[in-house]
Amino acid sequence: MPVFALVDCNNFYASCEKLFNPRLKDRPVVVLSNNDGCVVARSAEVKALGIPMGVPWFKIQEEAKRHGIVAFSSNYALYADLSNRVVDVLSGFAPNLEVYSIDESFLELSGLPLPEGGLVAYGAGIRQRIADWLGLAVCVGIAPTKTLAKLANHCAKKGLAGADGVCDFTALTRDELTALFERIAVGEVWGVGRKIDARLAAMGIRTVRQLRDADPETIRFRFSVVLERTVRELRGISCIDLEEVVPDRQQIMVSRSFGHLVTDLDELEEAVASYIARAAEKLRSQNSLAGAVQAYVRTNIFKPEVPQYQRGVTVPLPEATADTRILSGWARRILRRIYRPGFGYHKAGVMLLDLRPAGNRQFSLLDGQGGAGDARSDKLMAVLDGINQRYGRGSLRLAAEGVDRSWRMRRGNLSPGYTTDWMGLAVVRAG
DNA sequence: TCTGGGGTCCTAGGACCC
DNA sequence: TCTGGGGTCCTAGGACCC
Repeated sequence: MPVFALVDCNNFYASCEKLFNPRLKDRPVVVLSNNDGCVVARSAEVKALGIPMGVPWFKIQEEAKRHGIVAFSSNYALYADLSNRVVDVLSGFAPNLEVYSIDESFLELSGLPLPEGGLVAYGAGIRQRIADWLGLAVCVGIAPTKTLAKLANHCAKKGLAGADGVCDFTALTRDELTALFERIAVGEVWGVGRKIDARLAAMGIRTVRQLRDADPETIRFRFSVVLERTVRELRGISCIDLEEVVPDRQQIMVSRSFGHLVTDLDELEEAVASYIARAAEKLRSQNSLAGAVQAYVRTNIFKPEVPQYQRGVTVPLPEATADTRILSGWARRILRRIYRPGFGYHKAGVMLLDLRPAGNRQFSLLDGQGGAGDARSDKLMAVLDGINQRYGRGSLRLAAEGVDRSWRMRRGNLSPGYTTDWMGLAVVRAG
């Protein structure tokens, strides 16, 4: 029988911000989404105030002021770096590990030599080491399926089933599990979102226990094979394997809301050019080529009172490529086709589709020889990526991406790159 | 004034094939 | 009453996750 652990960092982004700023200890801290739009992470103090996840920041200004909430813009460089360190520590605990998201990893624990105290002690050891070495708090859920491990993690966080940061379902009897599942809302289950929650409620299924004991065939018929699999996983039958190798992306998207409304085609072109450059960089980092490009623009959908317009177009490319110059040309061509003057644009995006490994390049019947041209392009892109890796993203870019770039997103309170930038090192003053 | 940015998978339906 | 029987591929839309 497999044993999975799900290790999840508590209030991850907010914890990262507190880590290098001791003055923030015990203070309410939130981290905002791009453009300082919504609250995407809350410290324990903020959760205690009842401020919900995802609320637009501007809507809680007064409350924030009243409680002295400190808000940070998203500092992904910092969070990604700390996330890598967490994974480094975890890989010392289990050879088989899946990095599920920036703050969660699944570990396969079956067959490992366990300390006295068994799996719970093992989980406690993980918690202790991450606290000691990184200063971050994590919770650990342990169970025979990934869905149950997620649920056990929820219990660990809420202190259910007597858990203190670690919850091990394999140590509970069937009756104890049933009693526990009776107290947990079905919406907490991995794979049950808002819509399915509502439909389940209409069928009278409100608790985890009820979903576990529902008939899998009926669930498949009324919903899908996905939710049927969830039911089986809740019963302890492992249906979802550990995915240790990250599969190549099938599509790559880059989109941003603008710092202010954009009306000008020139400005939109700059934005689209810089998004496609970033997308192409991601494309090359997984060693793929794109066979199609999409670009889209839209006005502010939150303001129905202003004239609305949105449009996106996808074009298949004559020959798959990872060359920023070519992709940029197509994206801007699309943009010029879909652009309508007289609107205030709020957001634009690009997508690379029909991705394939760079190894099996298909040459165009008409002119592609796959010879000198492609080799020169590969070399040039390698130089571009090398320079940007060394000197920072965007150090070397196409002129089309613009210079002052006034459309860029707002990041009103960005913390330093404490671990990724020499100039961002934390300073300790004596006395 | 101010409302994120990525991804995946599944299903249904239509076009088309023999 | 009966109206062939398989398939594939593509797209759009909807659900989910963090």
